[in-house]
Amino acid sequence: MLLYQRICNYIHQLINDNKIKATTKLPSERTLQEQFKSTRITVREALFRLESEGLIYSQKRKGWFITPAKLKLKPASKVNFNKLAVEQGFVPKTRVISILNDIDDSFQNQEKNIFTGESLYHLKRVRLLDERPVMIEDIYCQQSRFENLERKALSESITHIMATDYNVQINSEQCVICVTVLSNEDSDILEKNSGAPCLKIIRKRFDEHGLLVDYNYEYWLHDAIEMLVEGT
Amino acid sequence: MLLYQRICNYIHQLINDNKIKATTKLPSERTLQEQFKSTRITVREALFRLESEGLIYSQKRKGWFITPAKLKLKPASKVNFNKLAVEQGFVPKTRVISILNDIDDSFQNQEKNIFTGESLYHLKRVRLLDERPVMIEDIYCQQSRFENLERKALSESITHIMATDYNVQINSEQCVICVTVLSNEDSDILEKNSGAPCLKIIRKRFDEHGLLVDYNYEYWLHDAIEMLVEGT
DNA sequence: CAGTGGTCTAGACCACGAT
DNA sequence: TCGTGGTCTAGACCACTGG
Repeated sequence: MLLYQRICNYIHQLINDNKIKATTKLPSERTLQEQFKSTRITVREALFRLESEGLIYSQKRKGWFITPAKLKLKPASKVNFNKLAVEQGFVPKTRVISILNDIDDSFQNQEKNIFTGESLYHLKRVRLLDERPVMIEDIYCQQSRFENLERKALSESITHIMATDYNVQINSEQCVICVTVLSNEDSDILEKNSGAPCLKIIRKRFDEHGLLVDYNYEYWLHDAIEMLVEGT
Repeated sequence: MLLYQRICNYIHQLINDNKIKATTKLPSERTLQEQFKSTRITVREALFRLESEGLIYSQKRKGWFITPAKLKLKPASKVNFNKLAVEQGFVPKTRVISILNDIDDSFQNQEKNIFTGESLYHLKRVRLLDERPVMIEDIYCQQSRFENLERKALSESITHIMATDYNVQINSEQCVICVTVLSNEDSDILEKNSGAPCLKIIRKRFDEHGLLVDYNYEYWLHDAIEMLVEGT
């Protein structure tokens, strides 16, 4: 059996035997290297595989930790992040990173003919579960429709703010979901290396007239989320 | 700028400038190493990041290739894989790997109280798009309900076989979707290294009486699929 | 059989985190 | 300040692919 596989198995064992609990730190890479009389390259090979598996995760320059349970999410339902998290036994938190007025370039390039030529709000937030940052959210909506949005309590539910302060109701939504990697900026916020894999959910939400209300990008750590979809 | 980032950018450029087309081979690792006066470790660091990004993919011991377009899939719709692929301009293919009668151990462990104690068919197939293997499918259904299933044309649509040969109609389904890695067996079939990341779709399908008809695991190469979900 | 990717060794320096 | 993870060098051997 390959050496990195033996290291993988060893850590699998540690977790199965409950010798290490969720979010606690693994032995350092150099400790493992010594333990297996190997090199850091090989140790890291094993760690990266376990990370892909979702068993452990790294935080930039802090170390490797055991992955906690995943949040179960129905991507096309209007369920509130906070409520969902609490229901599943997590302590959720939301932090506002920024709210900008100009149109993001990447946004313009990637999606044409959406709010074309209009001034937009761009709200960037980070979501945490039990103090672990797990998701970046970029929300784009029309400035003209949501005047003074920057003065609202933006760490609360945007859907709720839209309903109560602007009388705008979300009626339907479309999601596109794929696997990709975090941008440099977002990986910093999530305390990950750049290039960390993530699940990207692009979400368009519409009001009862079929008008586009907002346009969101969500970037989830791949090991923090599980999606449920029902169909007929 | 970091060296592996320069290598990433270089390959990004190659693809953007259309100097390399989808499914063609990249220069060998040693060629790139020489070109950037670096080492294979660093070159491979860059290649793995591009792979996570979905820009390139590797086939075991064959090399690195440019990733073609993704298949767009509505996970909870009953649309046939072949039809979907053709609609999107792919040439689809399905190969039967095996059909077994005993109950798979992993299946038993992972999912309790599904078809408990019953004899099952376990059909394993691989799906290809334009000759590239992109998905492994494990289908479990009751032997008693689908007698002599092994004699049918199993590279065709199972839904269709169930409807025409057994008068069983699929009425609804539930999916669970998460990111994980391929097993050793499956990664061989998909010509990937073990530990390759993938999108796993667990799919339960029910008939019009709400009875479970079959239970599927799909393992998609993460760069081969994009999912569309609509909700109200 | 030559060249490729997969695995592995034995080091090094740096930036950043924890203390 | 010390230890950590992030990046990088300069090699090696093996199994397998493709010609």
